[in-house]
Amino acid sequence: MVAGPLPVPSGPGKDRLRLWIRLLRASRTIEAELRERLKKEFDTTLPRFDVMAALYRVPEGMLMSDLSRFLLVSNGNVTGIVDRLVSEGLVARARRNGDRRTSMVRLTDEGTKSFAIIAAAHEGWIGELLGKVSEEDARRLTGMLTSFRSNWEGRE
Amino acid sequence: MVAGPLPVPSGPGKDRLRLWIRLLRASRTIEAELRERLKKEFDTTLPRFDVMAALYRVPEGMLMSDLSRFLLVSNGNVTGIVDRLVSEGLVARARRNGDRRTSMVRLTDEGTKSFAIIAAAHEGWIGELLGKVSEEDARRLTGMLTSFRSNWEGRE
DNA sequence: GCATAAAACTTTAAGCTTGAAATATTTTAT
DNA sequence: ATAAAATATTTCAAGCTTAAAGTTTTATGC
Repeated sequence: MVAGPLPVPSGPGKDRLRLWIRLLRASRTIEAELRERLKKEFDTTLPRFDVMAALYRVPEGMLMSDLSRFLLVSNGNVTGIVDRLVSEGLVARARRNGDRRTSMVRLTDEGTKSFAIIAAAHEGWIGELLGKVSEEDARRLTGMLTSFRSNWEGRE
Repeated sequence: MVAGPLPVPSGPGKDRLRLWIRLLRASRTIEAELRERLKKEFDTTLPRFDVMAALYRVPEGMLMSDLSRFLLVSNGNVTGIVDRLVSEGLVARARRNGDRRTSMVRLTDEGTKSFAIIAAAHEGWIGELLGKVSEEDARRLTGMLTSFRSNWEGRE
């Protein structure tokens, strides 16, 4: 997918391909840097961070299936990550009365405290890593990506 | 990392965080779609496609370490993917005379033929998935991402 | 009520991913 | 010439990831 520094040949349809390649390389570059820092500074991983970030927004918790949909990963995947977070005491599962198939997943107090610290560092890193992107470009880019998302969500 | 549809609180430094979240969600969304289609239509995977795309550009082949650097993944990772491609007859390793630590990796004829077909479909998919992005936005976005890359490569 | 479908979640197998340790080879410094 | 450092790659253990199959519970149709 990462088709690299070499230019994509020109022609019809090549503009969007070039955009996709750039987009993917940018996100992989930043992702790799974040992964490394999360490991070094906090001995954690990107997937764990993702799950905790999702739960942090919702103190009452989320269903596994909501978590999976929200994070754009498979449900089996979430099971494993949550298992590990539970065993580390950062996340708790609560069986519900209403529907015994589901369980509410939420951050523990320890998880909440722990995430707040990591999230602050994370925000700083992003500011640093994207520091060279001007405020105006950042807003413009965000706008374009937002409209991409709207279009995506509204497709057949 | 994917911090989701909910708005990031405003404040200093939040603009870039919001940009990062949008960027990551966009690329994960497209990546998931491509992965699914590669699997369904060609019974292959994104990492395999990435490796073959890298090699397709360079008929004489690449060193493992170049491949790893180019694809932004670890060298141990590339070993496994190339192993599988070799066992499928799509890729070949050639020990070199000059330096016996290294080996040149290249597409076989079968690999080249196979990749050309998949790449054509891939380009069509991207055109479809990014179809709602206007030509002008695509060029503008690409420009911003290109300048991001230049800045990144030239940092400290 | 009862069979059947649907939903929520877990398990499994195969493959991807990383960082660290191990191996083999070449280069550099003494 | 030899020891030490550097380079290229592989191996390994742990964790991430997916699709598919399995389990349990709830909803639906008759």
